Amino acid sequence: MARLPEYLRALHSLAENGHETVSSEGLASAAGVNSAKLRKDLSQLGSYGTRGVGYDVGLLIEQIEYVLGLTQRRAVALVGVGNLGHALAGYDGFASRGFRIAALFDADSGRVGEEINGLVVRHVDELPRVAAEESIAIGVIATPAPAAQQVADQLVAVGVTSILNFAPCVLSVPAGVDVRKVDLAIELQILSFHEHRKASLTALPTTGGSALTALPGGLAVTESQEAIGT
Amino acid sequence: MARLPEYLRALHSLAENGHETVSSEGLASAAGVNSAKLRKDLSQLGSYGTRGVGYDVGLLIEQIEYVLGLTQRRAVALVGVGNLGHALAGYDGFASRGFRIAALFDADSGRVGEEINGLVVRHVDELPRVAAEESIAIGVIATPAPAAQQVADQLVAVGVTSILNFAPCVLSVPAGVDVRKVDLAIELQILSFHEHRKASLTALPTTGGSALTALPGGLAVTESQEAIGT
DNA sequence: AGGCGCTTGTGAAGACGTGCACAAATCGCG
DNA sequence: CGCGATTTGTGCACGTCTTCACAAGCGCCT
Repeated sequence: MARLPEYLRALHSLAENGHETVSSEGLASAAGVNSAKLRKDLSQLGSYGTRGVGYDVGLLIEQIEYVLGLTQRRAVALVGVGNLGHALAGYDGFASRGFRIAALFDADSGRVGEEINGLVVRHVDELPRVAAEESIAIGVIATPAPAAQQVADQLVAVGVTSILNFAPCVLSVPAGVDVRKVDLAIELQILSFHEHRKASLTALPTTGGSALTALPGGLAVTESQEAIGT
Repeated sequence: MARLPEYLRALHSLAENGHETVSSEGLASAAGVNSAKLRKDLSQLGSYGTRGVGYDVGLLIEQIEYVLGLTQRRAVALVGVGNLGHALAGYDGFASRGFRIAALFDADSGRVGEEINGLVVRHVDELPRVAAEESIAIGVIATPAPAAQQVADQLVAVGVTSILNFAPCVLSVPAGVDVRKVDLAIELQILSFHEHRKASLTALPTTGGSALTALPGGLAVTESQEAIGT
């Protein structure tokens, strides 16, 4: 379940604050979800809470980390050391949560050789050789969109079966390869949509049932051009 | 609907390639979704295509941009100019998709005054003054987790009602304020989970075993390629 | 030992999202 | 002018996710 990482983060935070046990209510609020949902999620993984007491924080952390496969520190290959890739390479949130950036790649020869956070940027053509040395589990694509598909193909070719894609495009990969996409601009656009919706609602207090009533009269009307033919 | 930005991106890509109309099938594959889903989404916003022909690319772009509130270029305030914030400040994907980074803030006096991409970093205490000048629509938090809640409070205090949070923590905000969260490490953990699941399945083809390794049906894998959040 | 308060785990109902399949509508062509 | 090819818009059914509400279980206090 996609919420487990969020629970894990909340649990680590609780553990740092000295909590040894936590109720579903407490953990749920720390993770920002409903308590019933949390209990159901935890029960799905054969969980270990004690009725009347709650969950053992340490034990639950172990459990979730095992299910997420974080007991082994996975090696990540990052392709594209531009603006975003540079930041990702230096992001300590990866190392602190069970991942190791094992190699950096870029197609621009001007960037090859640069050292970031103790790692030297290599040319993307060296990917097969490096992948043979390190056991790359996850590939991160932080290239411009036009290059992303080719990079994805190269990653798949060297055996990577999980890809995190920051390029604004859809990747086509063979079955069995997981792709997750993060598009920063899309997040902003979703917020913009909500802004627009809120603004429209305050302007037009009458709120209909349909979710997307953000279409103020004008456009909706101009659209329905005389459909009555025959 | 959270998929509209993805459709918009696909449409822009099609427009650049000279397409004037596009069928739901074509647009759906370009956006990586089911065609029926796409048609239902588009019908929701009252937008219309022509039966037998498809959708007019230009018109549809206008429609979606209007619904998303992108007809006005929204001003974004970015708080936290560390590793990630630095990259976000220089990310051209924002400007190219209707957003304008209007101001940069940081609490570290050592960073105040630094110039990034033509913008000077100001101290976060100046937020009220700057917000009075610029009309800030969206706040982006790229600070360490411990500082995030305070920054969120400050943003809300100056009237920001949409926040994009990159800090790994849950923010509590008053009703009416929208928060979207992006946690890069969580994305990796989800991929790690799939890796682990795939490894367990190939290693243990028998369906028996503990609930932890088996993770039967209950943990259905959500469709891989989709924007986070949703 | 027994009762009481607290918390987990779960059954059931409802909301929601998804995808199929088909009618309605439009265009092009003979 | 009519017909067939094509594509949208949508009713319907299905599966998933969410939430409520409550029984079962555990510890503590008397």
